[in-house]
Amino acid sequence: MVKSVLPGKPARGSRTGRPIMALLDLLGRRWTLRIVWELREEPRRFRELQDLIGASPTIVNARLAELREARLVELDAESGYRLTPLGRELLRLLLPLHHWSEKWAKALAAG
Amino acid sequence: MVKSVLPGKPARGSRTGRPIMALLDLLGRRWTLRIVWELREEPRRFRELQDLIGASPTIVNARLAELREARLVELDAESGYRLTPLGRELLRLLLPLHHWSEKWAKALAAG
DNA sequence: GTAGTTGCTACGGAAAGTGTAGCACACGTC
DNA sequence: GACGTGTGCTACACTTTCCGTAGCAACTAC
Repeated sequence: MVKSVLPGKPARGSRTGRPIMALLDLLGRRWTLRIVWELREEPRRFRELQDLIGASPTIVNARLAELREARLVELDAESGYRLTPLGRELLRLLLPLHHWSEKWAKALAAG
Repeated sequence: MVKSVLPGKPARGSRTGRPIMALLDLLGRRWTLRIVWELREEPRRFRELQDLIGASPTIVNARLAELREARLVELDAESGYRLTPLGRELLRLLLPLHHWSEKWAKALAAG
């Protein structure tokens, strides 16, 4: 049983169906951001993905189901799980986080 | 007892201390993204924040503690919880999600 | 047939989140 | 003094989510 996290349907704890809330809810679930991140370069097989992030198959499958329902990820029989065009658009917005996280780490290290 | 999510210390399920992993781990916790989002315009009081997102005080407090430890959020006695300069930088990277989420919603609605 | 890979599920125990109540402290007001 | 109000935060029992391990069914290769 997969709980829907699509815009139009109220997001967890928001009651409104505003897309941004649905998106924050979706991305705020454990491993979701990480899965999108690990698919940034090449398609990954189910087990490969599972090993990369180190989560249980149960939850990897649940997150993948949500991401597929949200049309951010799709399963290609030949290559494995990969980002859809929509998913790649989202990834493009998330990529700056990589560089910023380095800056953030330095700021924290500097005390 | 607050679990640390700082870069340098290994993120949940990552083993490496890479900043991006720490960041994805931090933001991937329930309500974290949402809290940052709700602080985008003005400082919020503890209860105000709690009502806005509709989560239990326990978890709001836990997330705020993590965000404060990560120096993204701070508590100002006069005005309430607000983003730090570092937090505002992060928010700037997240803001494009708002517009994109609308596009995403339309794409899904279009079938 | 049997060994490997695929995506995925079952299940018991551990961890995280929920909902309600309430504490301790400060402030203002009578 | 005793009250009410707002502050951040905690306690506790209940529920949901997640983890770790095992394993299934289908397909491919040999």
